[in-house]
Amino acid sequence: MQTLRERKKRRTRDALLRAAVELFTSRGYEATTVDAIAEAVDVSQRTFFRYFAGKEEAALGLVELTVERFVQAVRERPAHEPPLEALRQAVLDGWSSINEVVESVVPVELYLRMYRVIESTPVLLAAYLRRSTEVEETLAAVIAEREGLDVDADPRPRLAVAVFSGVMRVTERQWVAQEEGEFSLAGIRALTSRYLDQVGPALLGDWREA
Amino acid sequence: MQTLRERKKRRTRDALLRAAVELFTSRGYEATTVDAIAEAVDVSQRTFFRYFAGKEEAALGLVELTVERFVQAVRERPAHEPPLEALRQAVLDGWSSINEVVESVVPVELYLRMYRVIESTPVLLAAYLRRSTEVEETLAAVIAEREGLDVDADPRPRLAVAVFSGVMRVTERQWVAQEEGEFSLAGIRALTSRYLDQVGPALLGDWREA
DNA sequence: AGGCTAAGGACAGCCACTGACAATTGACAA
DNA sequence: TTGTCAATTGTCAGTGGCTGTCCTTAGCCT
Repeated sequence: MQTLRERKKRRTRDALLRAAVELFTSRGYEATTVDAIAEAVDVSQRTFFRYFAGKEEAALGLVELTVERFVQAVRERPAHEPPLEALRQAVLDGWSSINEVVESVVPVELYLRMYRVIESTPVLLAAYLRRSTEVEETLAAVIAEREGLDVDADPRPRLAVAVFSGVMRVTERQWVAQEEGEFSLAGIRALTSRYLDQVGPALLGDWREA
Repeated sequence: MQTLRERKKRRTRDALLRAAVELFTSRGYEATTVDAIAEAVDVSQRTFFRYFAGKEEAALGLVELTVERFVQAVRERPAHEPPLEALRQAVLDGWSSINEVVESVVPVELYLRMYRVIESTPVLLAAYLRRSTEVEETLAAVIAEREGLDVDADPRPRLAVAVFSGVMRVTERQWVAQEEGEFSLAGIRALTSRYLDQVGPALLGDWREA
């Protein structure tokens, strides 16, 4: 077991993250001041900034949890799987196990609602997309290693990951735009599979005969 | 000919954009205050914000010029070209004709340097990526219309554009990372073609026999 | 128990951005 | 030409995100 100090720090951070997510999802991101978040946890504004580099980081904190998990899942995929297959399975598994990752901080429902806040808040969406490109870079390295290639010599790892990520973006975008019914974990998994299956057809020359 | 007022406005905007780009590329984005830009043009800070929604918008002003041109180029591609071919040609043509679009505001050299500033400044990169997704949405609509499809019924237009954009991102990223020699208009055109040609191979299952 | 160090609070200040109001200046008709 | 109207700009005050500094508090460890 950790020391008291460490436990306290973890609790403060979780409390800040939870308060931030609750305020963002209820009042909106822009309408929530950092002061309000700090006040909700009863710490000074300065303390908030000691735990999060900025308001954005608190808003993307939940996503970050799942991102790390996803990258790890890709690493652990069986070596015989082709790159795109490994990515596909890792994503699908990731969506299935979100519960375990997120639940300790906030209920999954809030996680989903936070996704919509991100997508509908320009500055958050921007930050999210930038973070995604960082993840792409990491994934490209992982894929390259799996295939025994040099990322900087062979463009295929980066290209494959970029294509995959592009499809994931389209998927998420369509997902959050859906009605309450389809906006669920089952919904995103179904969409993911459907869209990945459509990549091949989408790249063929003539769409009219597909 | 336009009225004196309109000409004055245009001149003020161009001057602000020019001053912004010059300061961003020489001192860096974060190190440049809006006050400094306004002062360089001898207008009040308030006036700057009347022309640009924020510092970001001024930084992306040059890119915006070329984006509009690119979308237009896609629209004007011959109808018989398959989607990806139309996009490819439009991009390549776009890089060729940048001179004409940009030169009226700043020398092309500054345009290229600004690209590097964007790529190396987190908040700018984020804003750029978000803008790119907006462009993707527009392109998807254009492509869908070319093919006589409904964007919301058929996922292929969005997927094709997303894949294409993903490849463009990787291309740009590699491009700005290059040495001064390859960091040129000829360089980006060559990279673009090369990477687009590698998409097919990158999506195949087994890379070892390609 | 007491010294050491990590964590938090208080305070001051910078900068991006906005609303409101007043002053200026071009447009346009009498 | 001149007077009126409207668009453009400047000034000022204020908000909110974020940072540096300094001091206090509180867990840690001998």
